[in-house]
Amino acid sequence: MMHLQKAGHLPIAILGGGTAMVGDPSGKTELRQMLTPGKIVENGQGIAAQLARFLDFNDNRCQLINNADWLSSLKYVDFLRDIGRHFSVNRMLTAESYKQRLETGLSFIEFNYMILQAYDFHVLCKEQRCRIQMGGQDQWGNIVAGIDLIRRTQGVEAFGVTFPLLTTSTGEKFGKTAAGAVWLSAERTSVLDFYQFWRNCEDSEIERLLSFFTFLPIAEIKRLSNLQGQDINRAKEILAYEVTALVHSPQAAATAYQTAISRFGNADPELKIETSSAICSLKPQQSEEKLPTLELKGNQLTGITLVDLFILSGLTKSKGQTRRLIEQGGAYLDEQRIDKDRPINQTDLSKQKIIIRAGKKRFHQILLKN
RNA sequence: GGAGAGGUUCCCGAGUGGUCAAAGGGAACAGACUGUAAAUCUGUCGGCAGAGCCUUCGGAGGUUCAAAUCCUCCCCUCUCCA
Repeated sequence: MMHLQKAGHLPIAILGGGTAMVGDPSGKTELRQMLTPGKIVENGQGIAAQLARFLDFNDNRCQLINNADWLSSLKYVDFLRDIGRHFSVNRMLTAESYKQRLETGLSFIEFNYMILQAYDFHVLCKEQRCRIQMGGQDQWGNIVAGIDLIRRTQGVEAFGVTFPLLTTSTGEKFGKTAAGAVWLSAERTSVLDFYQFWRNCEDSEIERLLSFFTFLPIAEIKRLSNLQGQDINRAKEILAYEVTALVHSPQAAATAYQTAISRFGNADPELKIETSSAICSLKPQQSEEKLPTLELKGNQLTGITLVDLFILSGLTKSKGQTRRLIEQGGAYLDEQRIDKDRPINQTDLSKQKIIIRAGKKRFHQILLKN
């Protein structure tokens, strides 16, 4: 959508306030959990806020519409007569999304989802002259249903664009990390973790990710993703920087970049690899580390152990887990491997800053206040 | 409404009275190797404590010295029939 908007089109973002009441069976193997109306509104507001980061809503350059506006007031019988008659059940059943569900079960409410989404497209085409619908790969059937409906009711040719859903090259769900899912909100995923998520992508993914999530020229993406050996790490830095800049801000991305390289080193300190990314204007200098931080008062630390400290920081979730981490040699205090749990002592307390580490990549710093 | 199958730890999926905190696989985590990659190998993978206890096998009861496993009722899913 950003690409199309940049090219001068007027995107319409649809919030599925109406369709969420029904639930899309596409790509699901089981009945989707029914959401309460309150939750749907809440989710909608969240999504709207996220969209504002990516699309320019000024001067009506983009519209945000909630399909509840027209769906919730539909009259069942009228709808069946006007719209329902254009759909062949026989054909709907051949849709991949339904075929799959025929194995495990498909409720009538979900079966209707396709019709509602088709109707959305029909409404938008009629009232807004919207001609292209975009969506993930699993939306193919729903989009095509809309195209057919429009042809039958309005005699207008409409189009659909789908793109592959994001999975890792092994076909797993994209966006899972050690700490769970990656979120756009800095509240849920710190900027540094967000940056690191992209920085740690697999070699084989780099081209796809750059293409999808950055606005770098395609030729440059091809060149960057063809870098061999260690050089490809530069491509990953660029990816991480660009996406972070887009989602958070260039400043936040720069900070994350510098924190990361002061921790792990820089892939291209001499800037030998050309790029149009703004990352090359950043000095790979050592900067103050902006690690996830916990501020504690001295008295909050007295009497607790290192294990407790790890849990307090959120690096680990239970004592058992922390002990295992220590046993396996993955726990560090100020870069010293911890080989045994022990109480916090005076030496620890005399420092202003303690950095604890779990594994190679997860850090947390504790600032001591008096 | 009738007949049958089933709901197991993050996921898939074994397990039909004790040796089950529950096989196996996946995911995840740690270590080694590396390029903050992949692949591979090793270890871990309910909680608290350290070889003992507590909480788990849809929900609620019951039988038993002892249940994920047996009984009763309920909830949910699937298949076939109406």
